[in-house]
Amino acid sequence: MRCNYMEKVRVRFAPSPTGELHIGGARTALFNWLFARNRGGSLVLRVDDTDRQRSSRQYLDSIIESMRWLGLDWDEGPLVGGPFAPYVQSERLPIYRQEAEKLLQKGMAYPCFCTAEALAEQKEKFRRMGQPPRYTGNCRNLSEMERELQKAEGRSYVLRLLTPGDGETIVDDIIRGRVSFENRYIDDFIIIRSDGLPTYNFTSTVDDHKMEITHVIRAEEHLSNTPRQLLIAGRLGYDTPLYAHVPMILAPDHSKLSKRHGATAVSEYREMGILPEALVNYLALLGWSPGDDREIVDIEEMTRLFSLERVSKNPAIYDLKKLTWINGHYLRELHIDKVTAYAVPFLAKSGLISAEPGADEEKRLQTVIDLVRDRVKNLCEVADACNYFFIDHFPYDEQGIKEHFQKEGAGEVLKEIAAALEEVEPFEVENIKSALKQLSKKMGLKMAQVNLPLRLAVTGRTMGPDLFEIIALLGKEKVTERLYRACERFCS
RNA sequence: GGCCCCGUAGUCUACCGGUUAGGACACCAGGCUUUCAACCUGGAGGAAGGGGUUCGACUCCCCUCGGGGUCACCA
Repeated sequence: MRCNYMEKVRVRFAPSPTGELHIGGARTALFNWLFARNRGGSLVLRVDDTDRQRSSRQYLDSIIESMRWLGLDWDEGPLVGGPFAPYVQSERLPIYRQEAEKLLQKGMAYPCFCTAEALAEQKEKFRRMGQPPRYTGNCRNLSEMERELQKAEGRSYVLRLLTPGDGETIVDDIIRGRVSFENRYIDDFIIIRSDGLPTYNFTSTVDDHKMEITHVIRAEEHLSNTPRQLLIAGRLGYDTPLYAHVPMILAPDHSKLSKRHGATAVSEYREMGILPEALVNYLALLGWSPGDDREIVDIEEMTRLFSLERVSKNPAIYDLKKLTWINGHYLRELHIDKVTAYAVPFLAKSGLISAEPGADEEKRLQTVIDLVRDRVKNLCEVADACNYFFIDHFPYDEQGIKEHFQKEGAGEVLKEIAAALEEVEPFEVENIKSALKQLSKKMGLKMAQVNLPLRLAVTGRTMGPDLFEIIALLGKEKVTERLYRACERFCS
């Protein structure tokens, strides 16, 4: 193991473009990013696309898009290049071939001609006998002549690593401490498939070495694979990086997070109106703790405070409730310019505004969003909560209609309110408020008896932001118009 | 099944041999208010079980139980 406390830290995030960036991957990326930034090191983005069937360019694009949205940039990798290019594994095949050749030369790897069917059959046999499935090393001791013969016959083959079969391999994990694995449980696994493409354990080991990675920070599901990688590294004479296996994120039913548990992709959260600041904050707290009682930590603060020693060992269960709470917090605490910018696509999608609002519209938009932001949980709700500022034909709350419009004298009250408001000049919050107070007094009604029907007539809802602010913003004309309209429609 | 990791309230966590076991989400009650939120105050709820070690264990060791991961020509 090399001593790397003096050298510059280099970490990597190596997603496989076989799906979108999910919550777990995003957190792994975040931890890598935080560690690199905290230590003034570099983050490498590497694309693990050796599964040619399932990998696609679209997924890569969406992963990149999600990382950008979260604010996680990388120093080397796709789009930015770097000294160890290429960063896409399917473009590094000659490198793996060369390393595999070295192993072959040293007799540390060998060709195996067993067919997939034969191996499956063998595995099934072991399973029936209640034994752990393993490769028995059929092709391990083939002579050079037999190998040549098989190849001459045109039989396809894979390359397997010659594993020691005894002794133990130690993973010195930063988060988990010393973990030892007995080598007798590790059989001769495949490093190059029959189509010539290398497997994950092999590419990962070769690239981590070639790219001079100092710390491998990844999900715990890779812990059991680490001794295999260490074995490869040992046979190739590589120094090995330090490892940190972060705990898994589990679904509420304690199983591995998957689509059936609802939203798992970062892009889905974006569409649900979650703010990137909130998702980053929530994800960071899932498995890492700043060491004190704070729950709201922005990314700069996290960067300052982050350390792998403070990452917990136990798996975390994913809980939307807390994310929702954090999102609400950022929604009302972030600068209004920022929230407005985030909200625009949502309002546009709902058909309330154009996708590129002009300066005047933008100003009004800010005022409106500022009014509704502290009573909603996400950007979709922002769009919904302020519809009446932009359209006249909004729906009315059914229950509200029954309670406030369809009872004796309701129409009269609405007309009185309209008449009173018509007199208000200038049409500003304080004036509106006192005019309505006077009216309620005159009619012998409680404030609520005036406000509730008024709110319903003007917004279609029984709840919402400060009524007087809404009225002032809407303007006299619209307000009185809506009052009369409600009267005609519901109070006949 | 073998191997590996993990085990503080429903959930995320603090503590790293001596605390009335702290905070947050969620939950319940109250307050504030023109409504609903937000916000404030209060409340209920926790060391998986059993053995050790120790003057003293949530904390260290062992066993049991529980959860997860892995054992692919997926990553």
